[in-house]
Amino acid sequence: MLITTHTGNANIVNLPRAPDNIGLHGLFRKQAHEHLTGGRSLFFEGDEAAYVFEVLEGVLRILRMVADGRRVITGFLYPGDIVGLSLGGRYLYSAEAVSTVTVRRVARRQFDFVVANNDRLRPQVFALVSDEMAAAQAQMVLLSCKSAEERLCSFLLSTFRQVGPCGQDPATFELPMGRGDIADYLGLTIETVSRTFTKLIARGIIRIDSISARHKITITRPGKLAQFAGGCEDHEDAPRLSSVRGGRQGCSTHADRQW
Amino acid sequence: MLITTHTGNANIVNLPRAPDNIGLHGLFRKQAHEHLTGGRSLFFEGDEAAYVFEVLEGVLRILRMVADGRRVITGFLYPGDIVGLSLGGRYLYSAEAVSTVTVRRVARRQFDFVVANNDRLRPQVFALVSDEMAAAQAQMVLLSCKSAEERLCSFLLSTFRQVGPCGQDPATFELPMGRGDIADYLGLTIETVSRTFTKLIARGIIRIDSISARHKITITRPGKLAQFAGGCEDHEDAPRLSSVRGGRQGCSTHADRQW
DNA sequence: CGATTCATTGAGAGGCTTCAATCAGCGTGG
DNA sequence: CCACGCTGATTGAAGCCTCTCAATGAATCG
Repeated sequence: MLITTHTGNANIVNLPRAPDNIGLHGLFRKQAHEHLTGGRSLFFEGDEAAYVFEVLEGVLRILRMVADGRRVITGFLYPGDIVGLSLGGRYLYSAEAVSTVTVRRVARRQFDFVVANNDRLRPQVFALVSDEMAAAQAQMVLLSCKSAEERLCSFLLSTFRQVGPCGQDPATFELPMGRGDIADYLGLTIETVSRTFTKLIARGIIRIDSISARHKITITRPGKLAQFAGGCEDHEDAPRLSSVRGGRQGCSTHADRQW
Repeated sequence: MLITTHTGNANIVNLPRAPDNIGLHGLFRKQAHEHLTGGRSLFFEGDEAAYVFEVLEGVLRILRMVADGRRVITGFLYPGDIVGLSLGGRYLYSAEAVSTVTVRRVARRQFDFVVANNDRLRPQVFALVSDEMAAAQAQMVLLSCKSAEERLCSFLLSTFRQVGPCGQDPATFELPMGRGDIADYLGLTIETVSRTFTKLIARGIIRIDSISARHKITITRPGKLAQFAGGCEDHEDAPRLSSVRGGRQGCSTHADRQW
């Protein structure tokens, strides 16, 4: 499943999560680069979780298959992300390259050993797991109660925040994944995703310049986009109050949890 | 938000997850019992996450509010569960008592300190977080692609596994939560949940004896129930196979292409 | 230039939601 | 004691959103 490997020559990687991740990333510094072409798998759901990976370039999708043959994409991984953390002995999901991907790997044994004995690294791992959990919760909220339009707006916003602008226009960015990936991530069909794109364009909220470059999105009305997405987003300000249960009010963030 | 507290007098607690949790639960052993009547909140989304709680009796729901006033229940907590683990500085969700609940609390600072310095406890915490993550993913799969009937069957099965039989009939158990809680957990409306219950009863899959005891469910056709639920469940037996991609069972889509 | 892939668009159907009414159980108070 | 109101659950009718099936368009590749 790996393509080529060549040593070192590492360059700068994004650190989208937390700037204090450097310590963790240092664990991968001396590892060989591995390349994966689009569509190939890095590992499979159910495989023994023998490695932890750091994404250097490209985008990965995290997915699970369901009995009827459909797939559910539970997340995307971008440069700077680390995958394989919150796991038992086996991977809970498969990881596939959306586009060409460069990763580095560290044996989980080694990773766990180093982290267990390093008081500086442990909180970092913990923070990453917390982020992962928060993302999972946000996704549950999205899937639980939002319309196709709200889901797509929410997705566009968070992807934009993740990848940043591309080109000279600060409101233009590139969607790395195809419509099918978006559909499986948002719990919709390809057709509904496509129709919703069309609707957003018709309303002047986003723009797609070239037919052939369907992945380049320009946000023309950020306010509207955020407004539509907001229905499901978590706001940092918690509107808590009341221990009476009837009255819920205005939004906020997520929850999750489990046994 | 707390009702009464009185010391000790502890009795047996379930240890649903792993029998080796005793170590972790030991942390709570000397803490006072606290009682919460149904509907009251243990803590709120956005609150500073100052405590870790152990559930001794009763059931808690974990939820988040969304902008339009709806709520999303992301999980339920049962006796033996520990809540407040995979968090940053603030709770990601609120926790409310479904029925009367008894808990014990430990300051997060203390909890973190003890765990950080105990090589036996740390893996236990890690395992709990992994379980939590696995549950979150299972929920995402359920919400992504399953029908109302499949969601409810899946829910009934997992709740039955959690609470066990009640009374003399080994196929009868008690649903601690109301229809509204179930609806918000499954991403459905109360009406749809109710209609789906009716449908399952009509098909002879479950039975509800008394109108007034709507919470006592008897599974009359476990095979059918599991079959309907199965569409979305993850199978414990990892269906992994091959790192050759082409054929994964069942599924359509996505071929992973090249190597 | 065909074949393939990915995306868009249309028409029809179905499932879930919404709105609304009814019912059963339970607590309160006249 | 029973009427009244409240809560939780069930049921019905209508509508909408999304899915399914199907056809078309655009771009890439051999």
